[in-house]
Amino acid sequence: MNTTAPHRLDPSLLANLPPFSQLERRQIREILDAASVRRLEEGSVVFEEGAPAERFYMLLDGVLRVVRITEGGEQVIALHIPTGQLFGIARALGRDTYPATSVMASEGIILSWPTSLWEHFIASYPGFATETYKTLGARVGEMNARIVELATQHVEQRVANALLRLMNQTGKRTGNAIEITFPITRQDLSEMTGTTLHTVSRLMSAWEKAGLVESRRKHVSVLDPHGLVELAQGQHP
Amino acid sequence: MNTTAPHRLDPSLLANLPPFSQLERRQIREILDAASVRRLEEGSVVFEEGAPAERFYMLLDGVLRVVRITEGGEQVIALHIPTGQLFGIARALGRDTYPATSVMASEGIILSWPTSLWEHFIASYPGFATETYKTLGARVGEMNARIVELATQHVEQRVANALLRLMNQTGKRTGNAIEITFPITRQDLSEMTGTTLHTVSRLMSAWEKAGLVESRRKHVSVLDPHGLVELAQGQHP
DNA sequence: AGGGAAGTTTGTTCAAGCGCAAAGTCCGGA
DNA sequence: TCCGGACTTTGCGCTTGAACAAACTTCCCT
Repeated sequence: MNTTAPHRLDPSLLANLPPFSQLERRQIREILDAASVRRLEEGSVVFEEGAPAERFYMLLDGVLRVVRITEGGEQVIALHIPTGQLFGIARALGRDTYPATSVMASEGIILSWPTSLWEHFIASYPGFATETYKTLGARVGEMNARIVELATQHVEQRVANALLRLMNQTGKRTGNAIEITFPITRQDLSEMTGTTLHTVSRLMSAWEKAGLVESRRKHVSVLDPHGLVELAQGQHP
Repeated sequence: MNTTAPHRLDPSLLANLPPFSQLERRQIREILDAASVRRLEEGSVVFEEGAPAERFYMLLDGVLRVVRITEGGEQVIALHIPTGQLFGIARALGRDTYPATSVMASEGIILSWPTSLWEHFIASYPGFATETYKTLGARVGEMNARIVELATQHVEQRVANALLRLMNQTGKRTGNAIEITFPITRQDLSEMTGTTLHTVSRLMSAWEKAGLVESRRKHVSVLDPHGLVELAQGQHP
């Protein structure tokens, strides 16, 4: 299952990513040589909540979805991780088990290393620790924002915010629209916002009619980000 | 404003707290000598969201409330921090500004150090970093749980969960009840659960009638934790 | 090209819980 | 001891959005 490095990976893959950007070529070489590479399909599970944290990962291509399941069997999408970030770094928070399940939201490529190397990375590569904790900080900030959202905002605002967040993380200009670059269903959006796919569908239809977004099956583009921001702020109830 | 150490603090104050528990007496002495002490009233603001993170803190006594304010001016209680934890450690996540406001939920005592000492603490005191990141990990776990809660549960379940969480963090046996050891209003509970004080009041009245809880003004005791757990799981809708 | 699965739309019904309003109760301070 | 403010309770109407139901569309596989 672990398709290890075909031969040798191009160092430039890592050289621009924050946790590695301050390292010398030689060090990046070491890091790559220790890594396993896997190409994964949309929907592949990378690891499950509660499993022993045996490896940590870097998302080289694609988008990852961090998911939790309630006792009632409902899914909640806690977070999306964009290309170029570390994930599964339970070790950084002193855990020995993964706190959530990770699933590929699109096809993509991941690198991974055994957790036993974590301490080594932290100790040997200057800037690695700092950058890692910065990422973590950003993630905590995002979680906080979501708590506030869920606690105070209406469904319409929450869905608008979810779209904006995805747009900022993975959006790409396409003509005059900004396209969310990985497959996303109404169901997904509902699991990000704590509502039902029905409600999301209704909202999206209305927004499409109003010229704010454009959507095909499993695909969403934002036409009018500013309009969405206004909705997110409850401007036009 | 910074009531510095009256004379010298008793080292045993810190010796049992996780981040310091593995240190030698001499090291704890150093740490205490570098600290400022303040005794704070209920309601005192320790620091505000967005302010430069000039110091980091240890809550020696009392309970702290981490609060965020929405653009609309509504408060959301993101977290309660129990006695004996570090807080305001923006530095640990590579931030140079506090991500939320901290307010004393009861009167209490805090120690603090200038942020410039953070790197020194991490580097000089073995176990300090690990323990800190463990705490952070637990906090992330709690935030995650709240996101799932807010996204999937009904108001009744959320309020029950909030009470249970407070009970576990700060509860003390009093007769056959478990009392939440700091002042808490219906308003507070509503700000923890994303609802209104009215709804919380109704729920509490019902629970009191059912013998699950007992409450005086600004005080809550849990009589039947197991019953609350059932409510939290939606057993009795 | 046909069939089926996955995803989406839309309608209808209905209850949870919010907004608003008002009164009651407890507490500390003058 | 009385007053005023802070906290709590309760009632009522109404909106939001969930639940249920069913049809439709798109995509993929054979």
